Amino acid sequence: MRNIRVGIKDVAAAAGVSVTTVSHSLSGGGVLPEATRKRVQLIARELGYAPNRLASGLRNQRSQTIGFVSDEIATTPFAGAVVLGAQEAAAAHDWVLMVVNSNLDVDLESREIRALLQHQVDGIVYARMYHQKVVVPPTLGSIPTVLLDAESDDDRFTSVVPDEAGAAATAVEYLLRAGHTRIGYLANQDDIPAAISRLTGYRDTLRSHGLPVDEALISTASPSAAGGRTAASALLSRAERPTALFCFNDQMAMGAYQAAGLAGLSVPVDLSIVGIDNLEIIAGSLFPGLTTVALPHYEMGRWAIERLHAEIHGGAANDPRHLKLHCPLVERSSVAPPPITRAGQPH
Amino acid sequence: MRNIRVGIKDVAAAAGVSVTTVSHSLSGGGVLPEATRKRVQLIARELGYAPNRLASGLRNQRSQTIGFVSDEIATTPFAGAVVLGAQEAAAAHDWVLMVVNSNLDVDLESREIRALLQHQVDGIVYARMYHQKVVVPPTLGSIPTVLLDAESDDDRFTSVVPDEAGAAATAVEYLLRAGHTRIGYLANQDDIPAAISRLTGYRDTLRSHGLPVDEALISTASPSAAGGRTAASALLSRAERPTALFCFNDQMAMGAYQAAGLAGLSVPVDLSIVGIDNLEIIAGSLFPGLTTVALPHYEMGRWAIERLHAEIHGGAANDPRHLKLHCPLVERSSVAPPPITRAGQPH
DNA sequence: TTGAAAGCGCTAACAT
DNA sequence: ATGTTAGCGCTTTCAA
Repeated sequence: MRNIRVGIKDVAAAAGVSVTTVSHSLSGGGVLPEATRKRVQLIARELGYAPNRLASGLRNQRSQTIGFVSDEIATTPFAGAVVLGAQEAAAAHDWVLMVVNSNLDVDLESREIRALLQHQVDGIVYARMYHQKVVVPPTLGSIPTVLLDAESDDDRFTSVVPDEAGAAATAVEYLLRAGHTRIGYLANQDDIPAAISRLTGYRDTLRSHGLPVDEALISTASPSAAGGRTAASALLSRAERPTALFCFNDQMAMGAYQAAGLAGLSVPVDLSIVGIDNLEIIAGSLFPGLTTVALPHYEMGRWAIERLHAEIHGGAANDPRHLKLHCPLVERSSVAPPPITRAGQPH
Repeated sequence: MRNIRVGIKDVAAAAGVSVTTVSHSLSGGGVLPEATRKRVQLIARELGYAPNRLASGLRNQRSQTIGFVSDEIATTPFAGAVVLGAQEAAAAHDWVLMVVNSNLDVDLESREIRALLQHQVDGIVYARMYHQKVVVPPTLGSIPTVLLDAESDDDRFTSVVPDEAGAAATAVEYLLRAGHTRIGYLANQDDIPAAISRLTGYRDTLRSHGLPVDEALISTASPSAAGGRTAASALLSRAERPTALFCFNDQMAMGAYQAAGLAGLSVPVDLSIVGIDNLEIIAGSLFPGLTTVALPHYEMGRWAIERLHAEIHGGAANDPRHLKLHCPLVERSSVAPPPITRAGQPH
């Protein structure tokens, strides 16, 4: 239980061998008889020996440390999932994560990256919480870096993002399969890849199923509950209202529930709704539960680290440099067949 | 811009001085003429010199690194705020945070703590995402540690938690001030400090305002939207229904909104609701916006680090060892005066 | 006023 | 099969 400063030479002394033998015994280097190795390992354990990573890092030019740089970690409910994915994958490689946060402040960011670099991180995950284009700070050019939920024009950086168009297709196809043909889209007004790709995915999926794209069924707003409420209300007050709403994200979907309530429509009997995000706290809390397409936050974290590992330890040759992760559907209770009004037309 | 391995001796060579002089110039030690110091600093900057923290840490027995150990970081929407508070405070002290996550798995946790210790962290923040009692892993006894949103029987550890009873009092008093006298409570069924203190706070506040505590107005359930919905429905179906609901957290409050909708009651005209948490994504998304008491997540993160700093650099003498942080009210739109029915009685 | 050198704890090339 | 030792980059004591 003695954990006050037992170093490798204490172990060596206790075992009556040299530090080399101890080092080899513990890290599997050299060629020594199994017996010696076991004995040394035992003694090390008894003494509570734990290698000093500062020392080995200094010696090996490898800190076993990865920097995780993110924007608005505080305001994004799924930040935790991303960090967890990265952290668990890191632990599996005996790495530890140094988490740093630049709330989109370029100056702060560059200072934090400098700190990371001083700590000799072996690599960096440069993460965004919403899929977007980024310009990567130039200092990162000198160290293995992977972009998470972000893309750069600079092709030196590998990246991992959600398959946005695929997510939209999954949602729309699910609605199609339930029998809907008038499917509205609550779009995000922001000019970011997520918004563009999901809209494209929505249109393409309708078309590829032989359905017309009615632009009047697309309502654009800010990606919040309030935005969703407004956008959905506009759609629901039309003469030929949609029987289903696909929403840019779960928060807009929450707004759609509210709009439905205001319009005296009940979900999913009168109106089906599908979101994107699978924010447990929203999707699982809405009543009835929201069927939604999950964004692979945990997986992006995990994959970013795996990619970094491959890059650092070689063997990254045949990995894709830009990965789009699949987004699975999570069924809850917000989708039903369209209501039947006379002549099969919703009124 | 050369950032490939410029070490202190490169700077020394470039400046035509010894490494000692460089070290002194940069870290303010020794006594050298201001001119030399400035000159060396300039050259260091030009060369893009950045000290290797592994080396200085090894030499100083101080890694400038803090371990942040948390449970369910992934499933808790406010984890980000806690981490951010800690990270920003850490940066202010030129520390970097190593974030590690043990999803309540004791084995995993002890392995991660071991890793942190190997990296020679100068201190540890042992954080929980919900205020609870914890038994701190014994290894942490040997290193400065502060508990965040957690309390231990072991008094060696300092801690920071929200003032739960105060939060409840704030909520109830706000409702009282709006004119309510029949205030129900949606309680959390779990046996944790948060649940106990908030319930106590609710009761005490009513009593201290001369109001009776009607146990029939307390409805207990799981701290989720579904739990809140059930608990609220039970209360709202009583002959003498409460005119206001104080909820254990924002998720239960969301359930209360749903129950109100089911009962044909409108918020806040027919029913006032107050939550706890100030989960932006819930409180800001509900319609109308939820008035709630904010839990000081960011502040706990910040304070934990400050406490650690005091402990490590001395001068912690007159700081409180166990801090309860204030929880401020965040007004939105879910509270109004009670409805007037004949004889002033809600029906 | 400045510099040489020891040493933080570890690894590994080189001896023995 | 095992040990000696240099050196990772830095700080700091001690000497010049």
